[in-house]
Amino acid sequence: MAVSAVNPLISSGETMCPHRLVLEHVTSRWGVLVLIQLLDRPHRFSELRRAIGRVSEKMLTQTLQTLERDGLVHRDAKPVIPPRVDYSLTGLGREAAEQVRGLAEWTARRMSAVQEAREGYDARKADTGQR
Amino acid sequence: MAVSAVNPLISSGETMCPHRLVLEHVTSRWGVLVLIQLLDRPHRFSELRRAIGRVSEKMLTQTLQTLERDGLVHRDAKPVIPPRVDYSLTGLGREAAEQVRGLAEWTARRMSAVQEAREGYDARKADTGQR
DNA sequence: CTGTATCCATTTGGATACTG
DNA sequence: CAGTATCCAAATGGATACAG
Repeated sequence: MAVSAVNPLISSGETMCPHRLVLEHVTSRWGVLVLIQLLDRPHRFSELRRAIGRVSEKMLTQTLQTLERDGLVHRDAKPVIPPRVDYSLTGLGREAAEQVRGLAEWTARRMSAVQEAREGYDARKADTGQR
Repeated sequence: MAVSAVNPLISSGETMCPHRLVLEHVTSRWGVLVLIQLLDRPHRFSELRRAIGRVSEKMLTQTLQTLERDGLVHRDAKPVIPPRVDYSLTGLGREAAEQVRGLAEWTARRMSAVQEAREGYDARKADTGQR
């Protein structure tokens, strides 16, 4: 029986559907930021690192490899010394990145509403929390 | 100096901007699924648990509390025995959920392209990997 | 039924050193 | 410069038991 007929993303939970996996790559902590950053223009590895801020080499490498494997990011390694590698979005990646950007822009737009909600929540908690 | 003039989401990396935090809540593993599920209709705790599939009580509780605090989800606890708690989207939450749904639908649409890309990537790896 | 608390396994992430 | 490898600390996530 279908647990969720309206939503193919929600599986009955036997084995993780590949569908969810892609979504997790795209929405992953660093995946989101990489996609948005590349939407602007191609970046070199170190440019990405600087632009994103607090990401370790390890995590950035891992994220880029995952996105490359999924066909969202194109990796162009020039055979020069010192090495130069440029990362850019593929057509598929651009589509994904635009969706992600939509989400990020929404977040920016509604940030203040979220802040307010949080303060209300915390205040309410503090109230009912005390005797 | 601004590290990224075009993108407010990308900070220079001093201290995590609240902006990024909201985005992480919304794009979190279970946050995504909860928002999409609630877009359909309000759900009780156990309904959500069943619908989403493989989520522990702990993670679902944690996710719901975070989303409630951010003002995206409304929690309605009825004072009955046995307890009954309904979760639904707020106006703010519905906006977020629609963005997330966009992303999820894109994923579903383009899944086969991603699959192909992966196979190509793996095949290429296997090739260059061997001597 | 809807959680909370606890323990434990897995994952993530960072620092560092090193290679091509 | 662009990674890889390794080690270790911290966060995440699940299973279980229990409470209101």
